[in-house]
Amino acid sequence: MNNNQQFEYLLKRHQLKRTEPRLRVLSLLSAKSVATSQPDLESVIGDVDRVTLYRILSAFEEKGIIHKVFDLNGTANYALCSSDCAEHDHHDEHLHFNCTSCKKVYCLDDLDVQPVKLPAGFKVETFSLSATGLCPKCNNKEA
Amino acid sequence: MNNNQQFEYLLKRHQLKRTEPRLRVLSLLSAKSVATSQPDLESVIGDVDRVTLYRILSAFEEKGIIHKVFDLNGTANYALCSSDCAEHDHHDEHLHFNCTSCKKVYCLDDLDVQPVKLPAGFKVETFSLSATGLCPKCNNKEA
DNA sequence: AATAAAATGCAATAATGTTGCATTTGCGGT
DNA sequence: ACCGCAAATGCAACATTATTGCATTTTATT
Repeated sequence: MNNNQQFEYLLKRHQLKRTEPRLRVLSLLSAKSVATSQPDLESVIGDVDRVTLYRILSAFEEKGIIHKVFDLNGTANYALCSSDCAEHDHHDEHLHFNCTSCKKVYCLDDLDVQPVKLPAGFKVETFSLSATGLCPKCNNKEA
Repeated sequence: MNNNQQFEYLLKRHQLKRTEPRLRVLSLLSAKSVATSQPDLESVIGDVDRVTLYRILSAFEEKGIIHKVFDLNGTANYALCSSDCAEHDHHDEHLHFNCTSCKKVYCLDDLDVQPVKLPAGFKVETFSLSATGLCPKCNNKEA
Protein backbone atom coordinates (compact mmCIF):
# COMPACT_ATOMS: atom_id res chain seq x y z
CA MET A 1 0.00 0.00 0.00
CA ASN A 2 1.61 3.24 -1.10
CA ASN A 3 1.28 6.61 0.53
CA ASN A 4 -1.54 7.82 -1.58
CA GLN A 5 -3.62 4.76 -0.90
CA GLN A 6 -3.02 5.24 2.80
CA PHE A 7 -4.24 8.78 2.60
CA GLU A 8 -7.35 7.78 0.72
CA TYR A 9 -8.08 5.15 3.29
CA LEU A 10 -7.55 7.68 6.05
CA LEU A 11 -10.05 10.05 4.49
CA LYS A 12 -12.60 7.35 3.97
CA ARG A 13 -12.24 6.15 7.51
CA HIS A 14 -13.16 9.61 8.71
CA GLN A 15 -15.98 10.11 6.25
CA LEU A 16 -14.17 12.80 4.39
CA LYS A 17 -14.35 12.91 0.65
CA ARG A 18 -11.30 12.16 -1.37
CA THR A 19 -10.33 15.49 -2.91
CA GLU A 20 -7.20 16.76 -4.48
CA PRO A 21 -6.54 19.54 -1.93
CA ARG A 22 -6.92 17.14 0.98
CA LEU A 23 -4.55 14.63 -0.50
CA ARG A 24 -2.01 17.35 -1.04
CA VAL A 25 -2.24 18.50 2.56
CA LEU A 26 -1.74 14.96 3.81
CA SER A 27 1.15 14.42 1.52
CA LEU A 28 2.85 17.66 2.54
CA LEU A 29 2.40 17.07 6.24
CA SER A 30 3.51 13.47 6.12
CA ALA A 31 6.74 14.50 4.46
CA LYS A 32 7.87 16.59 7.40
CA SER A 33 8.95 15.79 10.91
CA VAL A 34 8.31 19.31 12.11
CA ALA A 35 4.97 20.96 12.37
CA THR A 36 4.17 23.11 9.39
CA SER A 37 2.69 26.55 9.62
CA GLN A 38 -0.40 27.56 7.74
CA PRO A 39 1.55 30.18 5.74
CA ASP A 40 4.18 27.60 4.80
CA LEU A 41 1.56 25.18 3.64
CA GLU A 42 -0.15 27.91 1.72
CA SER A 43 2.99 28.85 -0.12
CA VAL A 44 3.81 25.35 -1.29
CA ILE A 45 0.44 23.76 -1.81
CA GLY A 46 -0.15 25.36 -5.17
CA ASP A 47 -3.53 26.11 -6.60
CA VAL A 48 -5.72 25.79 -3.52
CA ASP A 49 -7.70 28.60 -2.03
CA ARG A 50 -6.57 29.96 1.31
CA VAL A 51 -10.00 29.46 2.80
CA THR A 52 -10.13 25.88 1.62
CA LEU A 53 -6.84 25.24 3.33
CA TYR A 54 -8.14 26.63 6.61
CA ARG A 55 -11.22 24.48 6.33
CA ILE A 56 -9.29 21.35 5.50
CA LEU A 57 -7.01 21.90 8.46
CA SER A 58 -9.81 22.41 10.90
CA ALA A 59 -11.72 19.43 9.55
CA PHE A 60 -8.63 17.27 9.97
CA GLU A 61 -8.12 18.60 13.44
CA GLU A 62 -11.66 17.78 14.50
CA LYS A 63 -11.31 14.26 13.20
CA GLY A 64 -8.06 13.78 15.04
CA ILE A 65 -5.97 13.38 11.92
CA ILE A 66 -3.71 16.28 12.68
CA HIS A 67 -3.04 18.45 15.68
CA LYS A 68 -2.37 22.11 15.96
CA VAL A 69 0.32 23.85 17.93
CA PHE A 70 1.29 27.47 18.10
CA ASP A 71 4.84 28.51 17.50
CA LEU A 72 6.62 31.36 19.24
CA ASN A 73 5.05 33.82 16.84
CA GLY A 74 1.59 32.64 17.75
CA THR A 75 0.88 31.28 14.32
CA ALA A 76 -0.73 27.90 13.97
CA ASN A 77 1.39 24.93 12.95
CA TYR A 78 0.09 21.54 12.01
CA ALA A 79 1.41 18.04 12.21
CA LEU A 80 0.03 14.57 11.58
CA CYS A 81 -0.92 12.77 14.73
CA SER A 82 1.02 9.65 15.44
CA SER A 83 -0.53 6.52 14.05
CA ASP A 84 -2.83 5.45 16.84
CA CYS A 85 -3.98 8.88 17.77
CA ALA A 86 -7.14 8.80 15.74
CA GLU A 87 -8.47 5.50 17.03
CA HIS A 88 -8.27 6.23 20.71
CA ASP A 89 -8.72 9.62 22.13
CA HIS A 90 -6.40 12.18 20.67
CA HIS A 91 -3.47 11.86 23.01
CA ASP A 92 -0.90 14.50 22.34
CA GLU A 93 1.24 13.81 25.35
CA HIS A 94 4.39 14.43 23.47
CA LEU A 95 6.88 17.20 23.57
CA HIS A 96 6.80 20.22 21.35
CA PHE A 97 10.12 21.89 20.93
CA ASN A 98 9.99 25.51 19.80
CA CYS A 99 13.16 26.84 18.30
CA THR A 100 13.71 30.47 19.22
CA SER A 101 15.83 31.05 16.17
CA CYS A 102 14.04 29.46 13.23
CA LYS A 103 10.66 29.34 15.03
CA LYS A 104 10.06 25.79 13.88
CA VAL A 105 8.10 23.40 16.03
CA TYR A 106 9.42 19.88 16.46
CA CYS A 107 7.15 17.11 17.58
CA LEU A 108 9.08 14.63 19.69
CA ASP A 109 6.73 11.75 20.11
CA ASP A 110 8.64 9.15 21.98
CA LEU A 111 9.51 10.82 25.23
CA ASP A 112 7.48 9.87 28.19
CA VAL A 113 5.84 12.75 29.89
CA GLN A 114 4.78 12.41 33.48
CA PRO A 115 1.20 13.53 33.99
CA VAL A 116 0.91 16.08 36.76
CA LYS A 117 -1.73 16.40 39.42
CA LEU A 118 -3.82 19.50 39.07
CA PRO A 119 -5.70 21.31 41.80
CA ALA A 120 -9.26 20.18 42.32
CA GLY A 121 -11.82 21.53 39.92
CA PHE A 122 -9.76 21.36 36.78
CA LYS A 123 -10.80 18.71 34.31
CA VAL A 124 -7.84 17.82 32.14
CA GLU A 125 -8.27 16.58 28.62
CA THR A 126 -4.77 16.65 27.22
CA PHE A 127 -1.29 17.34 28.43
CA SER A 128 1.58 18.61 26.46
CA LEU A 129 5.03 19.54 27.39
CA SER A 130 6.76 22.21 25.47
CA ALA A 131 10.28 23.44 25.52
CA THR A 132 11.94 26.40 23.91
CA GLY A 133 15.54 26.76 22.90
CA LEU A 134 17.71 26.04 19.92
CA CYS A 135 17.10 23.14 17.60
CA PRO A 136 20.08 21.09 16.41
CA LYS A 137 20.34 22.99 13.15
CA CYS A 138 20.32 26.46 14.68
CA ASN A 139 22.50 25.33 17.53
CA ASN A 140 25.17 24.36 15.03
CA LYS A 141 24.96 27.59 13.15
CA GLU A 142 25.50 29.68 16.25
CA ALA A 143 28.47 27.66 17.44
CA MET B 1 5.47 49.48 50.45
CA ASN B 2 2.27 49.59 48.47
CA ASN B 3 1.64 48.16 45.04
CA ASN B 4 2.41 51.27 43.13
CA GLN B 5 5.74 51.72 44.82
CA GLN B 6 6.59 48.14 44.00
CA PHE B 7 5.80 48.72 40.37
CA GLU B 8 7.91 51.85 40.24
CA TYR B 9 10.79 50.00 41.80
CA LEU B 10 10.35 47.19 39.32
CA LEU B 11 10.54 49.59 36.41
CA LYS B 12 13.58 51.34 37.78
CA ARG B 13 15.34 48.07 38.40
CA HIS B 14 14.95 47.26 34.72
CA GLN B 15 15.90 50.70 33.48
CA LEU B 16 12.47 51.43 32.21
CA LYS B 17 11.00 54.83 32.70
CA ARG B 18 8.09 55.30 35.02
CA THR B 19 5.15 56.07 32.76
CA GLU B 20 1.46 56.01 33.25
CA PRO B 21 0.73 53.31 30.63
CA ARG B 22 3.36 51.00 32.09
CA LEU B 23 2.03 51.36 35.59
CA ARG B 24 -1.43 50.58 34.37
CA VAL B 25 -0.27 47.43 32.64
CA LEU B 26 1.50 46.24 35.77
CA SER B 27 -1.47 47.00 37.90
CA LEU B 28 -3.87 45.19 35.57
CA LEU B 29 -1.70 42.11 35.27
CA SER B 30 -0.95 41.87 38.96
CA ALA B 31 -4.63 41.86 39.75
CA LYS B 32 -5.27 38.63 37.88
CA SER B 33 -4.27 35.05 38.42
CA VAL B 34 -4.93 34.13 34.84
CA ALA B 35 -2.96 35.33 31.90
CA THR B 36 -4.57 38.25 30.14
CA SER B 37 -4.91 38.56 26.43
CA GLN B 38 -3.76 41.57 24.54
CA PRO B 39 -7.34 42.35 23.41
CA ASP B 40 -8.58 42.12 26.98
CA LEU B 41 -5.90 44.45 28.19
CA GLU B 42 -6.63 46.81 25.37
CA SER B 43 -10.29 47.01 26.21
CA VAL B 44 -9.79 47.84 29.86
CA ILE B 45 -6.64 49.89 29.92
CA GLY B 46 -8.32 53.08 28.82
CA ASP B 47 -6.62 55.83 26.97
CA VAL B 48 -3.50 54.10 25.75
CA ASP B 49 -2.62 53.52 22.16
CA ARG B 50 -2.74 49.98 20.86
CA VAL B 51 0.79 50.21 19.56
CA THR B 52 2.08 51.48 22.87
CA LEU B 53 0.51 48.51 24.57
CA TYR B 54 2.27 46.12 22.21
CA ARG B 55 5.54 47.85 22.83
CA ILE B 56 5.14 47.85 26.57
CA LEU B 57 4.34 44.17 26.54
CA SER B 58 7.32 43.23 24.46
CA ALA B 59 9.63 45.42 26.51
CA PHE B 60 8.39 43.75 29.69
CA GLU B 61 8.83 40.38 28.13
CA GLU B 62 12.41 41.06 27.13
CA LYS B 63 13.23 42.21 30.63
CA GLY B 64 11.69 39.13 32.13
CA ILE B 65 8.94 40.99 33.94
CA ILE B 66 6.13 39.17 32.23
CA HIS B 67 5.84 36.09 30.10
CA LYS B 68 3.76 35.37 27.10
CA VAL B 69 1.67 32.32 26.40
CA PHE B 70 -0.68 31.54 23.59
CA ASP B 71 -4.19 30.43 24.29
CA LEU B 72 -6.17 27.96 22.24
CA ASN B 73 -7.07 30.68 19.79
CA GLY B 74 -3.45 31.48 19.19
CA THR B 75 -3.72 34.92 20.67
CA ALA B 76 -1.04 36.12 23.02
CA ASN B 77 -1.75 36.23 26.74
CA TYR B 78 0.45 37.82 29.33
CA ALA B 79 1.12 37.21 32.97
CA LEU B 80 3.53 38.53 35.54
CA CYS B 81 6.43 36.24 36.19
CA SER B 82 6.62 34.87 39.67
CA SER B 83 8.67 36.98 42.03
CA ASP B 84 12.16 35.64 41.54
CA CYS B 85 11.87 35.11 37.85
CA ALA B 86 13.55 38.33 36.87
CA GLU B 87 16.63 37.96 39.04
CA HIS B 88 17.71 34.56 37.90
CA ASP B 89 17.08 33.30 34.49
CA HIS B 90 13.50 33.45 33.45
CA HIS B 91 12.29 30.08 34.58
CA ASP B 92 8.78 29.41 33.49
CA GLU B 93 8.66 25.80 34.54
CA HIS B 94 5.11 26.01 35.61
CA LEU B 95 1.93 24.68 34.19
CA HIS B 96 -0.33 26.55 31.85
CA PHE B 97 -3.87 25.39 31.85
CA ASN B 98 -5.90 26.28 28.78
CA CYS B 99 -9.62 26.12 29.19
CA THR B 100 -11.31 24.88 26.04
CA SER B 101 -14.52 26.62 26.94
CA CYS B 102 -13.63 30.13 28.09
CA LYS B 103 -10.16 30.05 26.46
CA LYS B 104 -8.55 31.49 29.54
CA VAL B 105 -5.02 30.56 30.46
CA TYR B 106 -4.28 29.76 34.09
CA CYS B 107 -0.75 29.91 35.38
CA LEU B 108 -0.27 27.31 38.07
CA ASP B 109 3.08 28.11 39.55
CA ASP B 110 3.51 25.74 42.38
CA LEU B 111 3.41 22.37 40.74
CA ASP B 112 6.68 20.68 40.21
CA VAL B 113 7.35 19.80 36.67
CA GLN B 114 9.87 17.12 35.91
CA PRO B 115 12.36 18.24 33.29
CA VAL B 116 12.61 15.80 30.44
CA LYS B 117 15.68 14.60 28.61
CA LEU B 118 15.77 15.70 25.01
CA PRO B 119 17.61 14.05 22.15
CA ALA B 120 21.15 15.25 21.60
CA GLY B 121 21.53 18.50 19.71
CA PHE B 122 18.65 20.36 21.25
CA LYS B 123 19.60 23.17 23.57
CA VAL B 124 16.77 23.79 25.97
CA GLU B 125 16.17 27.18 27.49
CA THR B 126 12.79 26.83 29.12
CA PHE B 127 10.28 24.11 29.79
CA SER B 128 6.61 24.48 30.21
CA LEU B 129 3.89 22.03 30.69
CA SER B 130 0.51 22.84 29.37
CA ALA B 131 -2.78 21.15 29.79
CA THR B 132 -6.10 21.70 28.13
CA GLY B 133 -9.51 20.97 29.51
CA LEU B 134 -12.14 22.68 31.56
CA CYS B 135 -11.33 25.16 34.27
CA PRO B 136 -13.24 24.99 37.56
CA LYS B 137 -15.68 27.68 36.51
CA CYS B 138 -16.60 26.17 33.16
CA ASN B 139 -16.59 22.71 34.62
CA ASN B 140 -19.30 23.76 37.05
CA LYS B 141 -21.41 25.39 34.40
CA GLU B 142 -21.45 22.27 32.26
CA ALA B 143 -22.39 20.00 35.12
C1' DA C 1 15.55 75.16 33.37
C1' DA C 2 18.00 72.69 29.51
C1' DT C 3 18.90 68.58 27.35
C1' DA C 4 19.19 63.86 25.39
C1' DA C 5 17.25 59.59 25.29
C1' DA C 6 13.24 57.12 25.66
C1' DA C 7 8.37 56.53 25.26
C1' DT C 8 4.14 57.62 23.18
C1' DG C 9 0.55 58.47 19.57
C1' DC C 10 -0.90 58.43 14.92
C1' DA C 11 -1.25 56.71 10.24
C1' DA C 12 -0.52 53.26 7.26
C1' DT C 13 0.21 48.51 6.22
C1' DA C 14 0.93 43.51 6.86
C1' DA C 15 -0.29 39.05 8.30
C1' DT C 16 -3.54 35.83 9.86
C1' DG C 17 -8.13 34.06 10.31
C1' DT C 18 -13.43 34.05 9.41
C1' DT C 19 -18.13 34.29 7.12
C1' DG C 20 -21.67 34.05 3.47
C1' DC C 21 -22.91 32.46 -0.76
C1' DA C 22 -22.76 30.68 -5.47
C1' DT C 23 -20.67 26.91 -8.01
C1' DT C 24 -18.56 22.53 -8.56
C1' DT C 25 -17.52 17.84 -7.31
C1' DG C 26 -17.45 13.25 -5.11
C1' DC C 27 -20.08 9.35 -4.36
C1' DG C 28 -23.96 6.42 -3.11
C1' DG C 29 -28.23 4.67 -4.96
C1' DT C 30 -30.71 3.30 -8.91
C1' DA D 1 -23.77 4.63 -16.61
C1' DC D 2 -26.66 8.18 -14.82
C1' DC D 3 -28.97 11.03 -11.27
C1' DG D 4 -29.26 13.71 -7.31
C1' DC D 5 -27.81 15.39 -3.02
C1' DA D 6 -24.70 16.49 0.40
C1' DA D 7 -20.22 18.02 0.83
C1' DA D 8 -16.32 20.62 -0.67
C1' DT D 9 -14.42 24.34 -3.04
C1' DG D 10 -13.56 29.16 -4.63
C1' DC D 11 -14.42 33.94 -4.41
C1' DA D 12 -15.32 38.32 -2.20
C1' DA D 13 -15.67 40.80 1.66
C1' DC D 14 -14.51 41.51 6.25
C1' DA D 15 -12.51 40.97 11.10
C1' DT D 16 -8.80 40.59 14.15
C1' DT D 17 -4.15 40.76 15.60
C1' DA D 18 0.42 42.59 14.93
C1' DT D 19 4.23 45.68 12.89
C1' DT D 20 6.76 49.85 11.01
C1' DG D 21 8.06 54.74 10.33
C1' DC D 22 7.97 59.12 11.93
C1' DA D 23 6.66 63.30 14.44
C1' DT D 24 5.66 64.74 19.11
C1' DT D 25 5.71 64.42 24.04
C1' DT D 26 7.62 62.97 28.33
C1' DT D 27 11.00 61.30 31.70
C1' DA D 28 15.12 61.60 34.21
C1' DT D 29 19.51 63.76 34.64
C1' DT D 30 22.66 67.62 34.88
